[in-house]
Amino acid sequence: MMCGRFYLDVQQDELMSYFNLATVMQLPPRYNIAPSQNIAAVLVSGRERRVVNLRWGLIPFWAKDEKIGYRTINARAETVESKPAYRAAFKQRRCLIPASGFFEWKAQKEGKQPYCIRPRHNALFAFAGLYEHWRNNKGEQLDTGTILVTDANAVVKQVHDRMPVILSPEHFESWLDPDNQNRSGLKEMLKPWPEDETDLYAVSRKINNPGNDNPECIAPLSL
DNA sequence: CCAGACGTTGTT
DNA sequence: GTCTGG
DNA sequence: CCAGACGTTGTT
DNA sequence: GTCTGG
Repeated sequence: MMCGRFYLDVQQDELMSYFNLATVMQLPPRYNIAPSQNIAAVLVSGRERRVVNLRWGLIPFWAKDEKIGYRTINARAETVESKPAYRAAFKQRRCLIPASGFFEWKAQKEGKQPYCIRPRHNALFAFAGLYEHWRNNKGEQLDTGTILVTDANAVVKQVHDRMPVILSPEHFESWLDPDNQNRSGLKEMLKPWPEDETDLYAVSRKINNPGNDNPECIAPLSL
């Protein structure tokens, strides 16, 4: 696991205030967002901060077919700058992906136990992401994205050794600014989220099936 | 030069 | 599109 | 990430 | 075992 499943259940006004947005649609609550599905992303387009939909799984602009997107749901923060699939997006097309929490699976003798990870005080996580525009052979455009991953903090390490890169609001503007070419400054932001701002609890295996999209997916499980 | 990859994690 | 391997 | 498919031809 | 679909 790394970051292959998350959820987003947020009110319009919370989303607007956390990301300093002028306007945004109320998003339907989603409890089991899986790769290849649409994810909401905050990005700067024409000097304006807005929310768009991206298909989760970044397809590089040069890709001949879209199947590469099944293997590009995450980008390693340590190498994202130089990987052919990501470096152009890292320079020009950075985004933030709002999440109420994310899921990781712990491998055990009895099988894999899913856990939900949530922010302790904030309403939301803001995952560091990249996006890309791709055209198929019919000329139709598809906007896709990926979530950066890094080492797990001490709390998440109980279940897995990697986790999404989560940015704090002080970094939003400089991460989103397409003109920001300060590569060392950008990489400096890609550190594990503080463990004392991280809560973790076991959830039902209902989360395993991407077809299950309801509050039972995030309900605490008593083990 | 051309051909082929371009991604992550976990498991063997 | 661009890099690596042959 | 997990779940589910993974093959061909011919007939309905 | 590995790929595709969600």
